[in-house]
Amino acid sequence: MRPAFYDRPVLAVAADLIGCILEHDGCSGVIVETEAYHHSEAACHAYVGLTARTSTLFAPAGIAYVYRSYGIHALINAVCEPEDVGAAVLIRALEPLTGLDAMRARRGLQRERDLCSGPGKLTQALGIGLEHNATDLTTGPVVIGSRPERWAGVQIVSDRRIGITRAIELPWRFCVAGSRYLSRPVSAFGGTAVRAAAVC
DNA sequence: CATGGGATTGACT
DNA sequence: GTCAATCCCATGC
Repeated sequence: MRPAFYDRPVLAVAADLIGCILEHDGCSGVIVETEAYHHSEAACHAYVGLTARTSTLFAPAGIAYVYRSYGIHALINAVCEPEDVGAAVLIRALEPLTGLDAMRARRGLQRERDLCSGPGKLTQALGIGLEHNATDLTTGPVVIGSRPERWAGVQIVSDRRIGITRAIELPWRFCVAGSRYLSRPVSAFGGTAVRAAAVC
């Protein structure tokens, strides 16, 4: 994906990243769940403005924002919109595609459904860590590639975001309808169909 | 400088 | 269903 892909409204990018490929170190998977964050709403780290922690969120479009969550997990986002806007798409779940054996070794378990079905799980499975913060997703080592043909017309639904305490009303979570690889099922609130993702 | 709160996960009741 | 692990950093005194 080129930088211009990310230099658009974060909600559009979050929907369009569904079906695209996240790849690192020989492992890859199809993105089946994303969430959008924007500095205008309180759940976004950039809501507090520009600080040492949030500086990556104000980086150019296409840069990776990787941060530590709950002191344990690394979560990866794709920075979006112009540099004066703090916005990013959190990658929350993948359907494993290649490098399954390496994923199983890193995760310490066998079940394919459990390898990448959560934002902390997929970074562990792909070997993505805090050292990848501020790296370029268009050139690697962590890269996002365009959708395979068979994912072109995938059905997408929106839902409320997971695990946040503020701005919980916004339907800014995007999922592949019916996917078995989501971090959690789509809620009763969600299920609203979103237009089929645009061509990447 | 001390404190508290997470964009989570896995183990356990 | 509950709960601890563990660390970065924003905030407040």
